[in-house]
Amino acid sequence: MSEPKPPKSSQRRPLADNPAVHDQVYEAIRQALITGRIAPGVGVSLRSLAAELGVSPMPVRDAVRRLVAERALAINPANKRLSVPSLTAARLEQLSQARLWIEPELAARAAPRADAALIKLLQSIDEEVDAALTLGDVDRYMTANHRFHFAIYEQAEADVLLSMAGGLWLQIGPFMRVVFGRVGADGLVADRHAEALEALKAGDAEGARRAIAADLSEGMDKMRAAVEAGG
Amino acid sequence: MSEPKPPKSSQRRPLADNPAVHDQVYEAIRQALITGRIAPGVGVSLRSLAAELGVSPMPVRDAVRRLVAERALAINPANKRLSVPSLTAARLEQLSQARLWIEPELAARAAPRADAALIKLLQSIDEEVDAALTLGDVDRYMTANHRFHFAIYEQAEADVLLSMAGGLWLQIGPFMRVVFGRVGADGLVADRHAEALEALKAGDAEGARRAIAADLSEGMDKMRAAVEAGG
DNA sequence: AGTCTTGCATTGTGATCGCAATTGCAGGCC
DNA sequence: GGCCTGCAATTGCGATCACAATGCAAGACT
Repeated sequence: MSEPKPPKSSQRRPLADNPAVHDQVYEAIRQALITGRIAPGVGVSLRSLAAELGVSPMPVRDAVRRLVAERALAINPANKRLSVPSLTAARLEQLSQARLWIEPELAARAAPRADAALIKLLQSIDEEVDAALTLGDVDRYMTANHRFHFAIYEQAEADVLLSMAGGLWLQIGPFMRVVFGRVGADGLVADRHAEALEALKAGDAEGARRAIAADLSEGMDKMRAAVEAGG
Repeated sequence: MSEPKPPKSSQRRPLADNPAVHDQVYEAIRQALITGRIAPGVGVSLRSLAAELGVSPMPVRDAVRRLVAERALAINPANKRLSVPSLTAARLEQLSQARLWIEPELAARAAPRADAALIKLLQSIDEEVDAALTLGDVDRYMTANHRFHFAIYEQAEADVLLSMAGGLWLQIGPFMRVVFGRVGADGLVADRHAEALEALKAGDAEGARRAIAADLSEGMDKMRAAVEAGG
């Protein structure tokens, strides 16, 4: 009845140190989405993703489910294969409108809480943004720009709104990549980060709101033009 | 070669017909959250939930992960036990503000698309709302109220915004239950459903926006009062 | 030669098992 | 009697297996 049952070679890493595997997978895919490294429409499979990342399909399933819940990935109900949602004008319009409400609001809430440490951090991130921009390094620009915005938003201490904003960036990432593909990096040099910094330094909530709104608005306009041009 | 098909005791339902088990579990928990049947703060375990629903822990894990991604459930990082997020004033304030932007917007978008079938459906749902209200049936009221709002929102054909609104209701459900616990069902009789119906019938986008905004605003005020009273 | 069918590989889903870690509860010590 | 300690039970995570269903490609038939 009881069999010796060879203990298997199931190699397991010590769970003691924090980051769970499915969280690492989540972060990996998340970063890929934010920087737009994953092309929309291509259907990948769970097992192939797992093999690519060197883990078992299980944590990938968990991570993918999170991303699907955040609408950063989509599942074809027929195939059940997963892909990045396609870039439609309707989607972009909704994402634009949502971002244009949430993110300026977060900036406004952050302004009164902005301290010297935040300003310093933002300045260094903005330098990174500019450096990536002059180098034409798309991934670096995307990552740095994301960090700039969310360094501000995190200061707002509004976790519900913050997570909504995070979900929106996950969905907008693929669109941003199209912009680079079409207009090139030069088309993006004009951001409103300096204005935002000034407003935050002065604790000017409405100024921060306007600066971020303008920054987003211009970026979304470019995306819209790129999407319309690309059909 | 006859196949009696006794291959295993693992009873598996034919996957052909659609609803996957983890989706059913998701819907079950979702409904429980929307109607506020799950009290905040209590920590349940995956296995206990699975046993309660009569399924294996696996689909429960999937469903819970979705709900955690939508911030409808929270995981205590120490215990790793999951619970409904506690009702803080800060959370309610953020949820209120987000709802007050998204849901009136969806109503405004739905107005030009409202046809006779929708009006008829809404009228019947609103009767259900009133019936539940006079009976004091909390679950029925919550469910019907939810259906009334989302029957409108779905007409907007804005899936991104719609899913955001859905996520917000999931988070607000527990708060709504507090209102009933404190002020009783009588405190909620005054909704703006009639006004919304009139505006939709006339295709009046701004009227629908105002009606839904007023409806939400009054409800959220009651919740705020209840939460502040309840500490 | 073109179209349909058949067969195999691959996929997502769910169940079960194993492991590390935490929790709960005794029982013992001061 | 109260506090601490040690052991058993429980929990989440990940791996592996099983199975139904789909995708794809080669073969068969007209």
